[in-house]
Order: sequence, then structure tokens, then C-alpha cells
Amino acid sequence: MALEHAILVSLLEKPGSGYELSRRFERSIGYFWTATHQQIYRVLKRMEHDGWIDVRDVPQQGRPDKKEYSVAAPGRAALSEWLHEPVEPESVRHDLAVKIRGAAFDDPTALIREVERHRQAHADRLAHYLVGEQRDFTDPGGDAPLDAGQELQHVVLRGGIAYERMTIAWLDDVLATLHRLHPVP
Amino acid sequence: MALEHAILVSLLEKPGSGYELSRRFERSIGYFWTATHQQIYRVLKRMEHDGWIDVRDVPQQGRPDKKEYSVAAPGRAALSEWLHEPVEPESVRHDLAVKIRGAAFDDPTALIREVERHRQAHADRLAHYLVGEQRDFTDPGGDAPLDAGQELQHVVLRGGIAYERMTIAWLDDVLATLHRLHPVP
DNA sequence: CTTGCCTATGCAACGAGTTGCATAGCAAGA
DNA sequence: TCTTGCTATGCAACTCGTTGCATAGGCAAG
Repeated sequence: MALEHAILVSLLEKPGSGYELSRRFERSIGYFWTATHQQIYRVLKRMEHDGWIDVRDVPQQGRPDKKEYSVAAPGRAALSEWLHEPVEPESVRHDLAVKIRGAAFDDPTALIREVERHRQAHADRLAHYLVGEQRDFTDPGGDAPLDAGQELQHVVLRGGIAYERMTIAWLDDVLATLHRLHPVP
Repeated sequence: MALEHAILVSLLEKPGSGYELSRRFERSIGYFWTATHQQIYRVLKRMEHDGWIDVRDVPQQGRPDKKEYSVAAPGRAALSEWLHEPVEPESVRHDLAVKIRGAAFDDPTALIREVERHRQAHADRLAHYLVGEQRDFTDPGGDAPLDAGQELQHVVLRGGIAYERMTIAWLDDVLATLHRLHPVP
């Protein structure tokens, strides 16, 4: 289980509330780990109970109060322990691949539309990543070199970019194969 | 939920028992969908109850009897229905990416070993895929062209190959970044 | 002949993840 | 003013996935 650890990393990068975490899980962290606000609130409660994180009530004006969490010493120790033990290669779940193999037993027209839709979604995500890379990891004037944390965030983002590019090329291959098997005039 | 549909596709490609399915989920299907035998037996029971699949007791010599499942008409209809409705882009879970960002708050030496271990695992899987591609999808004499089902299995396998190549290149990038941040003499 | 391994199926308990719903303050616009 | 939408937190019920264990027949090696 790594949701706890993903939260610890995110809180170390910057303390925040459950709501803010759920926003981060829709963008940067969410590129490689998804979680809903339900999961996050539940896990935060458990982590607070276990002493991994500290809470601080933050009154706000113009919006509801929030609880800001930050990592406590036991949480940092737990993260360090997890970082030192091996994780197995991730288990894969690709609905689309199941569908492609299923297309042998069905009319592939609907699948072509579906693959095109996915291709578009991945192209959008790639564009989004590239904007973020340009914004956060380009050194405009040559001053202020990136620190280690930023370098590591950048290499993870480069992984996302490589993944999207690979996926788009593969989906083009899939489309070409489907059209070859099911030519339209 | 798509385990049911992955099982339907696999049983359409070839009927088989729960045990045989669990073997397939360790190889071909398992490249893009993982499942343990527990899940498979449970889902098979439900699918049989719902009339999606038929069972046939097959006595065997030298080994325990098995129940061979095959897809019934309602199962085929359910698969077809699922193939025609859109699926959302898959949710991602990359422990290793969490660890890489976490390395900013810890000694990265252990992470380097971990990344090298993952690189080796992906290289092994790539080699395995390439052997399978050579074995199953190379037309040796020019006769017997591949049918649609094989073409689709091949394009899914090409996706796996592209994924492993991309991942290996990215892990090299990660290793270079880690060594740059933490030079060893 | 005992020990370990492979085929083959399954239960029970738990933990992780999803979905629907509820509440509550404040802001902006119809 | 009423609705819509955003911030902010949470409960309850359910499904999915994992882990540990159990059974049972046959095979091969020591």
C-alpha cells in the first residue's frame, strides 16, 4: 500500500489540507497515483491517529476553515523505511487492450472510435505535460539552478511525457491495424 | 470492472478451466491485466450463475478433474455491450515514481539499487515478449497469413514491447539523474 | 516412503477503492 | 432571491483485490 507514502511525499513537498491534497492528486501527483477525496480523508485520519502527521486548524476568510497537515517525525521514519524496502513491479490494467483483443469477436467500428478518443485524450495530456515542463523546469536566465527535489520531479514528468508519446504512437499502430483488417471505402 | 470481460475474451479465444485461466493471466493476458486464482474462481462462479458461461466437467487421467468453461450467448452479448460503451483512461499507480519523488527527502543510494532492479525486470520482460513475438507472429514460409484475432493479439503485444522499451529508456534517464545528484567517486 | 512440487478448486477475513449522499459557508450571476 | 458553483469535510454501503489457509490426487526424487 502506497497511498500513505504518496501523501507523505506530497506533504513533505508542501504541507496542506485534505482538500488541497485531493487537488494535487488531480494534477502533479495524480499523473502517477490517483486517489479520491474519500480515500484521502480516511487515510489522513488514520495517519493522524498513528502520529505520522500533525494537524493545525487554519481559519480562512471568504471560505471554510481547513485542517493543514504536515509530516511528523514518525511519518518521516515510516516513509524512509518504505523507501528502503523493495516494491514489486506494478500490476497492469489496460481496459483498452482487453477491448482490442475482444474486437476479434465483434464489429470493430465502435472500437475505432474508442481508440481515436483515447488517442485524443493522450494527446491532450501530453500537451498539458509539455506546458508544465516549460513552465516549471526551464531555466530562463541561466540563474537559480534547480534543486534536487525539482530535478526529481522533472525526471518523473519526463517519464509521463515519454509514456504519452509512446502510447500515441502505439494507438496509431492500433488504428492502422484496425483499418487494415476492416477497410472502409 | 473488466475482469469479467477479460475472462470472456480469453474464453472466446479458447475455452478452459479456472486454473488454466489463472495460468494465462500469468502470461499473455497477464501482460495487460493481472488477476489471482482467487479472483478468477469467484468471478467464474458469478458468471456461471448469471448464465454468461457454460460449465463442463472434464475428467482427466493423471491429474484432478477440471471444470471447463465456455462462453454462452448472454456472455457474448454482455461482452459486445461492454465493447460498445466507452471506458475512461486507466488510472495509474506507479510506486516507483512515488519513491523517486520521495528520494528528495532521503539518501538516494537505496533507490539507485531499486531502480536498477526494476530496469533488469523490464529488460527481462522485453526479452520474453520478443521471444514470444518471434515464435507466434513471424510468418516463416510466406504461407498461412495471420487471421484477424492474431493480428490483434500482435498489435497488443507490440504495445507491450513499446512500453518496456520506453520504460527501460526512462529508467536509464532516472539513473543518470540520480548519479548526477549523488555522485560516487 | 516421505518430502516436495504441480494440478485443481475453494473458504474466510481483511484491506483497498468506488459511489452515493450529506452538510455547510461563501460568492457570483440570473 | 434563488440557483449554481467552489471550498471543505465526512458517513455508509458496497465492490474489488489480496493474503492466508485448506483440501486432494498424482508424480518424481531422494
